[in-house]
Amino acid sequence: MTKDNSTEQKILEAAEEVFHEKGYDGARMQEIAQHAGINKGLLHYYFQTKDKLFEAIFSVALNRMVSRVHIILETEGTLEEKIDLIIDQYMNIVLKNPSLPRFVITELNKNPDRFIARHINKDAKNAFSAFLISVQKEIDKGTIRQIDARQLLMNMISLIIFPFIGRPIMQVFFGANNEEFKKLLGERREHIKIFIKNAIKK
Amino acid sequence: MTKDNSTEQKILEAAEEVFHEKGYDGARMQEIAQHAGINKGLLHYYFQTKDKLFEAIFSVALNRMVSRVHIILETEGTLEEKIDLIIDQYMNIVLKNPSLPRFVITELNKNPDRFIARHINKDAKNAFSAFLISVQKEIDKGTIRQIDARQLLMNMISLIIFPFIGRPIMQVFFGANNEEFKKLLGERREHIKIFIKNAIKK
DNA sequence: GTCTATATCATGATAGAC
DNA sequence: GTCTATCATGATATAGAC
Repeated sequence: MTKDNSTEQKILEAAEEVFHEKGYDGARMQEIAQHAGINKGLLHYYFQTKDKLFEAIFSVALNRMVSRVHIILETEGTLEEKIDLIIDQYMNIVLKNPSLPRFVITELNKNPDRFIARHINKDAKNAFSAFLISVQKEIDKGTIRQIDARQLLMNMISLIIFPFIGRPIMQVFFGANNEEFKKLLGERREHIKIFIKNAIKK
Repeated sequence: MTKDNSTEQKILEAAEEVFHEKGYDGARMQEIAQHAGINKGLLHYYFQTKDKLFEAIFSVALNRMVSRVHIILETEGTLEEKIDLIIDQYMNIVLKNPSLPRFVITELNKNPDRFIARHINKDAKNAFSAFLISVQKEIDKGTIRQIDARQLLMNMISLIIFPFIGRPIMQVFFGANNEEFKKLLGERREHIKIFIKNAIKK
């Protein structure tokens, strides 16, 4: 590793932290520079504009949010195996990186067209097709009830991700508890698996 | 209505639109003034600071997100009735105001402590207690399986709200379709009711 | 109450020395 | 490559005329 590379790395780590925390509008180049232990001038030397730096961070984050799911959806296996895999692996990602979903979804909403187009590619379509076939197979076998595969996938993603985004609102609903919420999130992995399987079984 | 009131009203409507769309950091006083058909000076005459104007908008939004649910949770009735009521009424709110959940949750996440404390009151605790009792009653009767009431409530809220926040990411997963997504949202009300009831029944 | 003009400040970005 | 100093812009907020 050259020293260039090391500085660039520090910048990327600092930028990720600040952008994830504050979003594009709330992030300050000054703060990113501080976190990286350098000054603004150097920051602009590596990434000319805030926009370019943001793009670097955002594309990694978006990829982290979708690629794993795409791979799993296409994997050979029964529907039940796919469901368990998605829940396990996706939970791992968001537990390790709790601010990721909020960041990606907030920024995606601010500028949907800008990013969606480049990510709706053949991979996405193939992945979903594979999942749809798995679902239809089980319906035909009679092991699960008639259900729209898109709604099912949306339900799974909703149940996994929402608690990480909606945490403060859920705390309002429950009435306080901060420690308990963490415990709930930990128990949630198995809870969701059972919940979904019950919901679809015949 | 006096003329004062009318101008204040115009400001509030404009501010709601801009804040909901762009968030606190992205919103500009200039843009709010334009939308209201006035100038920045007058805007500051009514609401001295951006912060105060934001507070006025945000408190209404947060209230819209939680009060209805609190009321329903406390209403007399069976668990099934409560579930249907929450889904129906909450769906109505977000369908009428699709940007509401995104706005509230994004801002809440940026500054959790600032707002949560004042909303975790006796109402919240009573509401959730009432729901918890309803759930326990059904478990005791043997009509539903053993389940954590907090997880169940979180699941309901997740299934209702997430699609409105996570729409762009779901479009990536599905591979495009914009019109279809609206159709999915419309069909979702009944879908969720069935999904949840199947998930909890014994 | 409403407008125009202006003060003040913070931010993204650049220039230039080392 | 890295730093300091500075520019240019745009945003909140205020002052003052009408």
